[in-house]
Amino acid sequence: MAIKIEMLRCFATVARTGNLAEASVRLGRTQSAISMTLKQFEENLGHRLFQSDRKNRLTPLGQQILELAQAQLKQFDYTIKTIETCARSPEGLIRIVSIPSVAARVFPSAIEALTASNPGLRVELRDTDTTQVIDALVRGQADIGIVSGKHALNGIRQAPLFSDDFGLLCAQDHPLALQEQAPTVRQITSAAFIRNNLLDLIEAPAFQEAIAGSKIAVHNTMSLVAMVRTGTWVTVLPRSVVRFMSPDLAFRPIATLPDLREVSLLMRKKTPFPYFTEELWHFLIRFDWPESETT
Amino acid sequence: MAIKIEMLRCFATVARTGNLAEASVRLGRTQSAISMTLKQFEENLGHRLFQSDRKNRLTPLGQQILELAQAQLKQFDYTIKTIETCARSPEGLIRIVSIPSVAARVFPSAIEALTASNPGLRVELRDTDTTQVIDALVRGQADIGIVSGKHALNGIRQAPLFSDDFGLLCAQDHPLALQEQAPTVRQITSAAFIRNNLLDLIEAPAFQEAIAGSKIAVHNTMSLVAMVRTGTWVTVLPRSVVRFMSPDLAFRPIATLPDLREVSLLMRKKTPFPYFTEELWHFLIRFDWPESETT
DNA sequence: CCACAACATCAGTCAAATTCAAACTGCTGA
DNA sequence: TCAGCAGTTTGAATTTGACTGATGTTGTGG
Repeated sequence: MAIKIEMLRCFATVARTGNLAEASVRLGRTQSAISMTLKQFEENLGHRLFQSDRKNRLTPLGQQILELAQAQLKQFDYTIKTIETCARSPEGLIRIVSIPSVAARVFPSAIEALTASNPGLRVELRDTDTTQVIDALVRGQADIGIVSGKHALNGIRQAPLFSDDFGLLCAQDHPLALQEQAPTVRQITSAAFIRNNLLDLIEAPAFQEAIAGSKIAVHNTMSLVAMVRTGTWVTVLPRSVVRFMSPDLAFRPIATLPDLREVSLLMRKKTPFPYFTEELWHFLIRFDWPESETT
Repeated sequence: MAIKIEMLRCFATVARTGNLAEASVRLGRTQSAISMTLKQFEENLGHRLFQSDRKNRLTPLGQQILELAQAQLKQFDYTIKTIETCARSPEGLIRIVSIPSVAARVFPSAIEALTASNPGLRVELRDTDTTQVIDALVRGQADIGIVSGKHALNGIRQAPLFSDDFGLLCAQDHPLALQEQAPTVRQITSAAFIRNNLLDLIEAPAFQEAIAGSKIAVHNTMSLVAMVRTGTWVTVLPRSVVRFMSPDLAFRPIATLPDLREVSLLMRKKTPFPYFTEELWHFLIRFDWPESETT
């Protein structure tokens, strides 16, 4: 008999729980059913997947196959969910992924516009980091996405949206906010400087070197802003992130830091509802993005 | 009943063949079995997938679901194949994807070295273009890959291998091969110039503009070289591609063309056989890559 | 070495998938 | 308009194979 998805699910569950009894509960089968399915799977492959009858230790082969099986199951379950969502959304479905800063900036109005003209349309919005966004698009788990940087990908259309300059973020009464001239990289890094993961987008080696010494890194923008708000700490962020996160803080361009964060729009060429995706694409392209003011 | 992979397969086959009879032959079932499975699938979703009983016209929903189903089936079948290959390769398995020029250059010796020290190791090598290579890595269909350009991807390690300069490729007795000075972009494009898809890697706008007018494009390197060998045509290629493809032709650096083709090594952080992948990684990093001679 | 916990095996049961045959449907051409 | 046909659905019988509950086996800790 051919390998079936239920075998993979059975194997994966047993491998993760470490015993048949627990797995049988999770799968809603009896222990003997699990045992037999597993045996079938092993016979099919011609190798043992567990080191002993006690299912708490995988063979090397078992480990490799577990990885493959888990990835496949995740993918399969996701596809089924999507198919069902499609079926329950006769008017259309559009799946958006975006980096958080931009998601908060544009999607409230974008989704409003889209659903206003298409009342039955169903929208799913998720926000994560750039690499995850690209993953979702490549895997066909999303139709349209917004990322940092430029990316050429197979079967995916790309267009630039806007550029952001990086600047210092600090409290309004912080010395670096009050001084006349634009703060320098040196001044910033010698203050109580917090690193964050958006800084990876700055390529200038001098800057990367300067921030390498900083002791603190905060990768969640909310927490980051909260810390800066105390007045003690400072950080560097793209202008558009600052705009919507913290109007009450000071944002200052940095002397001699030419780097920009480029934000791009990506769209799968094959999507369930090309019409809506296209409409959203144009909405986003024409959106009134912030100009980067590198003065 | 839940949606099963066999339902997807059934639906996809019927949708593609356009009738039950043909689909039933392909799936090795009777017509009525197919009919019932399909009916079950439609009942499950609560919508019709075909416009009429004649299965030659999908509903819009049917089309969307066909896309999803086909992608899922492809992925599933691939995973099963990989699992089986894993099982049949108890000593290890390593899946390589690469752009063709580099594949031909390094993998004969790389694979030899690898299998010499690990006799039972099974190796699968595939060569396609950069975007496909990245796809395969992201989807977990390959462990290690070689691409043009630099790429930052989730769960994938990256390292630069070497840089290539682009140059003119022509017959040894072609006027451009015989003239004293390095040929210019203008000279090249006013000759019988053939475009090719590797030229997309050259960013210099002046160059892109110059080649836009060329009438002929050949995207297969073998055919490209064959045409140049006639003596009539010329083209531009990266040095390392020329090296192994056509030692009998003339390769000349081009005046004022600073662009380089960067070639990078990519490797999934999670692979079935980390040890071998690591070994190959180091072999490739230490390999005696050609120096780019931009004289 | 015993007792127990965990898994394997077995034969019967049951549900679902499949088949074969027959009835239906919608289209085409006279 | 209607017979004929190609293709699909339906229904009853059958096969398949997955599941269960009971029982046998194995390995492990005390």
